[in-house]
Amino acid sequence: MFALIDCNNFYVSCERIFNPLLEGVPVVVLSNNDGCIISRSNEAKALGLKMGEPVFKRKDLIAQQNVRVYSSNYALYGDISHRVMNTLRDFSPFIEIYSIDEAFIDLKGIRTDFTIYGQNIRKTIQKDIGMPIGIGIAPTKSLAKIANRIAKKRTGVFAIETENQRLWALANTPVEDIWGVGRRYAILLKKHGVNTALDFTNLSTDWIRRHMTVQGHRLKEELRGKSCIDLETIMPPKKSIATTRAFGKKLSDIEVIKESVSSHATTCAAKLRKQKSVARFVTIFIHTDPFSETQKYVLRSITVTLPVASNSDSIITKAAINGLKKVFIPNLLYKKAGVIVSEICPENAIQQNLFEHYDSNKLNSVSKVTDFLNAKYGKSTVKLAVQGNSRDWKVKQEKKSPAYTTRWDEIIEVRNL
DNA sequence: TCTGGGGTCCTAGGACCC
DNA sequence: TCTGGGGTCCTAGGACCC
Repeated sequence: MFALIDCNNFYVSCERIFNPLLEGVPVVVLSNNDGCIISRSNEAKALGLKMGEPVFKRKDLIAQQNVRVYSSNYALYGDISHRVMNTLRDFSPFIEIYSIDEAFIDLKGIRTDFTIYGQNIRKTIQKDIGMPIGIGIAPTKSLAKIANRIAKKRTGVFAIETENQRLWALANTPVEDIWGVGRRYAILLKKHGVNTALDFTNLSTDWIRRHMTVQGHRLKEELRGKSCIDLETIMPPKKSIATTRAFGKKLSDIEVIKESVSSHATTCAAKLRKQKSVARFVTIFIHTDPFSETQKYVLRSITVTLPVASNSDSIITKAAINGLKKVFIPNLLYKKAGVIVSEICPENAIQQNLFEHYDSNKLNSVSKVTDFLNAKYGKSTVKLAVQGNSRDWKVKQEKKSPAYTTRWDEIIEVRNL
């Protein structure tokens, strides 16, 4: 049996842990640049605020209903996520961290009644961390997802153990709420008279294969109770790593854009070092505002191949800047830039280049020292000169809560009133 | 004025190999 | 009249997830 643990309204719930005044009132958390609504409390959902909605379109409602608005605070959310995952490990050694706010665990060997066990997990996470969660329990991961959705509407825990429970759960799940059915498939399926998960399991395998590939087939089997998707307890290394940001304001000066691109490049290099990998491809892109009505949308990108795979700040950054120079067109107003590294392999298995020689030891020592200093004294304590000091490209974050758990100078204050 | 960021998997078709 | 069989690699595009 699998259990899917999912935090309720995760980012909003993180904000509430350190600010109890946010309980019971509408709260939303915004995406980077304070652009879109990406997390909503139940009260905010009830007001009709939608996931992914641009916040400026709803500012009247937000003001009128006194909705509390926060910029995203990933240092806080990442730390709370770790706490939740570590607590879950006490309940099962077999855990797959599926996303920042979700985990699957395997319940093999659990002798207690599953629902009672689930309630136990819920109470513990609530009491120890202050995070509300929902738990779905079922014989396959896809069914656990479905059970989780039902759990949230009820007492927080729901288990699919009998055939009747399975059929009931499927009949009460709209097809668009199935894990693996997105917008396109939902439209297609409804056109064929498939409205519930139960309808989906009654489709012919042949039809599903043809229209939804092998993944659709797997999904059907999972929903019928045959487990096809295993628990992945060890996280495979990433095959591509991206760092991309919209600018705080539109930019046309290549010197400023260079600062952002080199910062993204060093961030990618640091992420590579963290997973002990190197990359051979460095892709850089810039684009103008896709929503602009006055300027045509322009997207430019290029992929630079390194002679030898690397995770060094200076090598990745150099490649990214060279790429930027090639794709940059003057006199356009750019809105966003990004760096993506790919063709990733383990750092101890680098294919050397026959014609060019690198002293990689020297570069590795530099990286080790910068990683150490930046870990100890804070991000960007040491950086490349080309990253500059301009603030123009930095994201807008006007309503960020303190990094309560990860910075000494932002730690919560307790006063005796 | 104002619209996020970071990933994965699968398939079809073309180019190429022996 | 008439033209094999078996395979790999790469890319673009489409779908999905949080």
